[in-house]
Amino acid sequence: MIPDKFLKPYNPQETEERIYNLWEESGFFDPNSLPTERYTQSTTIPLNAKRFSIVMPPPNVTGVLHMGHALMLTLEDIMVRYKRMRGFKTLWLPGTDHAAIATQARVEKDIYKAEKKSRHDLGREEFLKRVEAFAKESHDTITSQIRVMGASCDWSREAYTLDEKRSLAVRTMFKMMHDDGLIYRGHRIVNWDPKGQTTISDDEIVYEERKTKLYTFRYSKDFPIPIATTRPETKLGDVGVAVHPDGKWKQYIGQTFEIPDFAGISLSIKIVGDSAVDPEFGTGAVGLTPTHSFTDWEIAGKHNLNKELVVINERAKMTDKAGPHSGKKVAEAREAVVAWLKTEELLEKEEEVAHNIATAERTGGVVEPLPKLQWFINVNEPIAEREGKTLKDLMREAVQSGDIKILPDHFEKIYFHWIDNLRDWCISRQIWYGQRIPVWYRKKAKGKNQNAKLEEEEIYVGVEAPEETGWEQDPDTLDTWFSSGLWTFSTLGWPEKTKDLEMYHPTDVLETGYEILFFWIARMVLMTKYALGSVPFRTVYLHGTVRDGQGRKMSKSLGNGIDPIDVAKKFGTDAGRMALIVGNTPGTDMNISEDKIRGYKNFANKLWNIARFVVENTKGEALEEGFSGYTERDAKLREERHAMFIDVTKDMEAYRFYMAAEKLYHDAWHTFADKILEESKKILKSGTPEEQKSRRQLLLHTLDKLLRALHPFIPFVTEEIWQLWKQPSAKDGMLMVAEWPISESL
RNA sequence: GCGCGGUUAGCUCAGUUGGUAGAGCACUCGAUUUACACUCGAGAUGUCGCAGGUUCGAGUCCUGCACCGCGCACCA
Repeated sequence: MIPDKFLKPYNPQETEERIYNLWEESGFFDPNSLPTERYTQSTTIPLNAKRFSIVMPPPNVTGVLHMGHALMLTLEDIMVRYKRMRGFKTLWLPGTDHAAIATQARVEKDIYKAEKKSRHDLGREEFLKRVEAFAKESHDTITSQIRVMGASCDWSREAYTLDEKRSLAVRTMFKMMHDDGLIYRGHRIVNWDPKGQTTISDDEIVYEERKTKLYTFRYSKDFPIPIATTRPETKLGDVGVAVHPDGKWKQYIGQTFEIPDFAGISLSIKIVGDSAVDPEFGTGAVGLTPTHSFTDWEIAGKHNLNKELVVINERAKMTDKAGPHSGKKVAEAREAVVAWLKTEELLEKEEEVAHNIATAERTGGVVEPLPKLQWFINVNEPIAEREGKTLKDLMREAVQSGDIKILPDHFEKIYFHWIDNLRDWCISRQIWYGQRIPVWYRKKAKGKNQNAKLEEEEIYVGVEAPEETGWEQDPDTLDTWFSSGLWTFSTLGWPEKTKDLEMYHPTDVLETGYEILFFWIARMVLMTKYALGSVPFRTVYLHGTVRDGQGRKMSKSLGNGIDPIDVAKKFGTDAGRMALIVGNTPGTDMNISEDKIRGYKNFANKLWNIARFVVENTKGEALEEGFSGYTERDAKLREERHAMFIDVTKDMEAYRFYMAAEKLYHDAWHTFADKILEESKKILKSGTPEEQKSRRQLLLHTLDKLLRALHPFIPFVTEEIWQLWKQPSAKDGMLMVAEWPISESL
């Protein structure tokens, strides 16, 4: 009568993998395979019908899952399981991200450690083989770990940002944007990472505050304006000085000073007036180094100053333009210039200041601004097909109009602020692992002249390579966020017009960490509004960072990390999921400790014993639909549960999962178990037959509904109890596809 | 510099539209062998950062301040 299993404590280790396999083999992760009677009748294209879709933010194939992934997977699985139980044809599409620069950097490091070889020693082809092997292994680990988390995603639709279909989408998008004049190749100052030997976007920069020296000097004895700088070595590339048009130096505007000897080279310094200069700050004048400073490049452009004088190269060494300093590292050149200024008595002041230096997010290299020929996306170009709006406009209006809602909503302000400050997006990278830029070049003799010096370059931009010979593809790859930007629709089959695309796009929710709001969310809005004219998702749910018990970031060096797979082994996935959800509001960082997780392991066992009690005390009696013989007391208890479920459903609809989880936890443990089960002991022992019958039905009813409501949060233990208790004869009887405890639509 | 968030019980945090402060952990006392020791019952603990204001009533709304954290910009 009572399954023996109930006589022992709940054992997640024995249960979870078996239950996951049961779900996966049922095929119900694929919305097309959901039981027809509940799911397909009401669902037709186009998609005003009951369907729900989430595309999983693809974990990077750089290693293993961490607690942040566990939180993401739990939140998404809760939404997906909830909607599925509510009768929505539900798709959760999983995938992984090649994470170009991150993966390449990781593999380069490994290879260097083991073999003392660089990627150049191996060559492009061999190196890519190594990266792919690493990515494959990492992928396999990650996808099996996603299964351990209980994620009910549709593996039959799994995607990779670098697989064939996604590559086609990327090339198609590149061509479209190029044809519309949104992608251009330009010689501009970019962020160069000397360590990674590649350009990076503005968003890939991390500022670090360091102490540095601020030097105030003059180019020569008779130069009238003192100049301050933290980088004396770049002054070898100065072509001018900018002062405020109405400031104290305005009398010099328009003059050019020839400096025959500045630390061994000659300079020609023109004084220009520009309102970008703050007359109150520093000396009220800025030495202009157009090739090694973003603002100087802009100012130089406005005043037609020389933008060719490059004194630092890609290896962060001085070029031959630096005269006697040529070949020196920047730090050495800095010392040399400072020493020279001292000897010549041109150094007026030397002070210690706190200074933000730009470093590359992935490699930690100190970013060197350099002018280079790169590919960019123009965010300020009006697009004819989009009513003359710019990409910035499209990003802004998607949120302004309310088509996209961001939770918590204060991130909307941060989003707008970012757009306001956005510059053209540099999308070309000098790394090997990634989407190769779909551009080909061919040298062509100009006119009839056969002189090789008069060749000009032809450019071909296409989805496929040109058929004629003689073309060479651009060696660069695309910023990984270019392919990520297409994720919601490239995964559904775009550029083909697939049924999936029609059915599941726009997706309903994009759930991810707030730290990639700009990197990813904004880029998805950009790409989707441009390519499809629609938004990629309706709601953005941003979760916070998972920290340790004391609120510290989890890190390898601190050794305070909690591994979600260890949690699953030690306490069960359900316990870990519950611990991540209760008390976790969107946008707020949360702390998690083993103590907290242990508490929810106990909860799973509590639920297990509640079920045991109910099964033991109802002796095989079935739950009777429409039973009407409840006593007054039991009818009231039933009503209270119903009200609680309505309350919880409202929380679910409003994305208050932390609250729904806590209410269910409290109701199951401290009301159902502590009060209702306790008083049932007396009733079932000494009540009238009517009272006993009523109470048995109440117990069956309440357990049934509680299991349903708790399933999205703790899917394994609820399904296991359900299977043991109900012993469904067909897979349709699984809790995973059972109805949510209430049917009211709220 | 501009902007955002936080400040509530010893700890970690909830508190949806203003109506006599909540949870988990920790703590104290007690219970118990037929659902569960991965247990049960009882209990203690907070001038809700500070100062004003609006209101019959403020943890909740408004203003100012302090401290902590974050984003962006500047970074000559």
